[in-house]
Amino acid sequence: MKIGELAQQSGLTPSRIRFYERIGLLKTVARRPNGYRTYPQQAVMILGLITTAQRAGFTLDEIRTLLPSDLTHWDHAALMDALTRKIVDIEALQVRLTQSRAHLLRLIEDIQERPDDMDCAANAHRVLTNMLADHPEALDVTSGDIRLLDTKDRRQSVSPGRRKKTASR
Amino acid sequence: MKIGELAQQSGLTPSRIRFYERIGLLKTVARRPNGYRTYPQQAVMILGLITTAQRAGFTLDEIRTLLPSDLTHWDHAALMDALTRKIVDIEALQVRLTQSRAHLLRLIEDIQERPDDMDCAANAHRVLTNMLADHPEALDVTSGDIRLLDTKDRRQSVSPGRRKKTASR
DNA sequence: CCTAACCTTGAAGCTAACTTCAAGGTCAAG
DNA sequence: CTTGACCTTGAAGTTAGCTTCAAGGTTAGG
Repeated sequence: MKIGELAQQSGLTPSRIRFYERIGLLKTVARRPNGYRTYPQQAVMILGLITTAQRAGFTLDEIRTLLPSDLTHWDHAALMDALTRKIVDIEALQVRLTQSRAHLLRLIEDIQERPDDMDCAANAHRVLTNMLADHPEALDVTSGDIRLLDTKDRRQSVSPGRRKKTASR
Repeated sequence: MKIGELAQQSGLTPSRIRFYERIGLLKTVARRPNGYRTYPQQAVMILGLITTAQRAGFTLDEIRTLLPSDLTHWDHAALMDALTRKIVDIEALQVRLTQSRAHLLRLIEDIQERPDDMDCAANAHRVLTNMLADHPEALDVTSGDIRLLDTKDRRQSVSPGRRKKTASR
């Protein structure tokens, strides 16, 4: 399989696949006499695995250290450990999000609750003071960070026909 | 107030404050005859507001468009709109996180549920197949993205004494 | 008067995860 | 034998939000 075909089957761009190879996430594959890369069918699965892990919040660095060269020989302990820690990270982030959401809701309410006898300027001041008072200190969230994919899908648009020139612009 | 003092009071670094000015998030302030910036007391509040908004998931760009030059004159409608949309974004992210967490938990269980008569290689294959089958298609989360601060606190360490030289390395 | 801690600027560097570009080689069809 | 869709490489660009650096001016204390 040439890189273009792998790209189609995996939903990634060729440049991304080459990039993964460059950073050592994919091992270097065999080449045809003309220099073209040839991929085994398994490569589709590996790429699927990588994007799945990314969606779960793993960085490429983390994925690299976890991915074995042979898909049938995983470092069981390290993997479980990483999965567990990632869950903890996610939970920490969920807590933060819940707090942020609550904070924003409170803020909205606070803004709308303007006393009838108060003008906008004074209300602004009231709300601001409330809000800043609300934060006793930098909340000390000391845990690993989570990286999520942007919500705009990173995957190559699942070719609706044939790409002519990677689409204009 | 000089920039160093503002930095202390706000918990930000001077470079960060200058950066905010450069990108138009802070309006250019008055200068002393020697060229030093002088800040009004209010600047502390504005910076507090900015970091609070950041913690809530707003980008500096968003904050810039929302922040009025006069803190007592907000664009009420735009503000409420932005707050509401941000809450929606947070909720979308929470959904994703919940899915990711569930996915990871299922994966852990799946790995541990290896049938006694199956060797590791076969189990690996079973788990992989399950996992990749698990994703019917790229889940189409079409919403704005949320940027959260890294969990490692961006704030300047709340000066435990006197910084000599911004601390070594 | 010296020194250290401030302040100034513009430019460059950092991280992550890619993409884009430039410049060129390969290959199948017509 | 020409066209155009592929493939190759290395280098540079992108985004966000800063920091760091280099090179220099200012100021308060002793």
